[in-house]
Amino acid sequence: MNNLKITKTLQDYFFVLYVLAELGAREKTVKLSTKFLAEKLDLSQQTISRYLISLERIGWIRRTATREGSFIRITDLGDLQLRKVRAALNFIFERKPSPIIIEGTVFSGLGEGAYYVTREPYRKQFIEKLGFDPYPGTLNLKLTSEYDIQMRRELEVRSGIEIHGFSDANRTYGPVKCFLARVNGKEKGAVILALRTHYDSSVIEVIAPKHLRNVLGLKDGNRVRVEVFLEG
Amino acid sequence: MNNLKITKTLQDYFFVLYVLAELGAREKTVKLSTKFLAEKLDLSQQTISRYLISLERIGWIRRTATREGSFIRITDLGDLQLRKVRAALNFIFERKPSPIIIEGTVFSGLGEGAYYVTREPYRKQFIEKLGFDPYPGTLNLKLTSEYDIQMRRELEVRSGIEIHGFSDANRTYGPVKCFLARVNGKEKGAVILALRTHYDSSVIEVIAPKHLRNVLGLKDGNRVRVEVFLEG
DNA sequence: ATTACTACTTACCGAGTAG
DNA sequence: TCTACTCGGTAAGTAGTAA
Repeated sequence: MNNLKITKTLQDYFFVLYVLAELGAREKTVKLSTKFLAEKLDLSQQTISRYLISLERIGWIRRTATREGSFIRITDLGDLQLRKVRAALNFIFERKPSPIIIEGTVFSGLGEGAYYVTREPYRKQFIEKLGFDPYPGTLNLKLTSEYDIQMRRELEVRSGIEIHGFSDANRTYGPVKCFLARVNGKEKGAVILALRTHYDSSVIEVIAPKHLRNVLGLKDGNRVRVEVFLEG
Repeated sequence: MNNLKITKTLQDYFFVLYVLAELGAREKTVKLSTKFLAEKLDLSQQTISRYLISLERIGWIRRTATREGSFIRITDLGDLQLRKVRAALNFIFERKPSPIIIEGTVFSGLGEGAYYVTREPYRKQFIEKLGFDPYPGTLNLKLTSEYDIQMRRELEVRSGIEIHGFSDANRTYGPVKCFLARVNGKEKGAVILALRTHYDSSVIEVIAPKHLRNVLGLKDGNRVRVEVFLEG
């Protein structure tokens, strides 16, 4: 589970608890002085003293304060706090990234998408690298909000799935990159970005095995939601 | 490595960074409002605003603030902070517990240690569970400091390696528990505690495969340092 | 809606110190 | 030495508000 409730208490005492754990107070009673802890945490001896009193009051540590120093042991409850943070951090680092959501409005291009998509060297790579034979044509989406444009910029920076350029007798076709995507929560497809040339940054083009306009019943002006997968 | 340097900065901003990471800002630019973050962290919108400005200044996040909201991405440096805390926590939870150190002063008992240790049912269990055949005799240590007595109490609470009691024709021998230990940093041995009966809480008894007094050159009054292993 | 400034308040920290 | 109290200054958090 992901959901770590971040209370004020946790924010205040987490690192004190951490230092105690580092000193072995999870496993056994450790002896230390408030001055020592203060140096470790870059705080004053007095502040640590207050912290320890509070930590004991909320039941995260058990403690005996003597003239010789403080004997401290982290309780099960305190240990649980550390475990929670650890689990939450591990979860964040191990989960797979959530997709980028981009929304845009359907509009008709000049029909040149169909031409490019059907060039055989491109098509072969789409099949091989994306896992589908694209419908001859692209779905053009106009991005309007600041958010969507920012997300599209994000894609420009990413590596994605690279489709190499090539040349035929007449001209050169530039390299392109793709991101697998899901359209309107249902249809598999891919967002496709020209690499070198400077397309309009407020537009994205989507290819898919099916004819998206038909299968999703889309008309110009309809809003479409695209989930763009950054990996896989 | 264990050593996490806990700076003020880390203490101040760790949980903000955590929440951002939870929202996916490690992998992509995320959009959010200061108000939203404020609720997550139980702070005011204004405070979050200041935090984000600071986080950007120290280079832990990159950010674009617009009327629509804030676009935030954690930088490599920010990611490193999270990784450090994660690694430190994982280390603490995965390392094997460090031994308890108890120091005491050698004194002569009444010699009854030798009698108990050589009772065959005890001896068989020592060999089986501790991995050595104990020298017939115990090394008695008197604990003086508050610290050492506290540590001995700690042992009383622990489970340790249990040696079962038994009866012969004449009497009953109670159960005992042991902790593997190292004496004066060199000699293998075990601390031995009677389970039910109430021994003097300021004394520990050590058994070992060798005659510790001889091999360590100990006389009454010498100080001895015992590392007590809690597991294994 | 937002962000983030200024002004204000508060609660927190640490110096001094007792036990 | 230690811990932990009182207390005053101030840094940190928030309310109001502009953009």
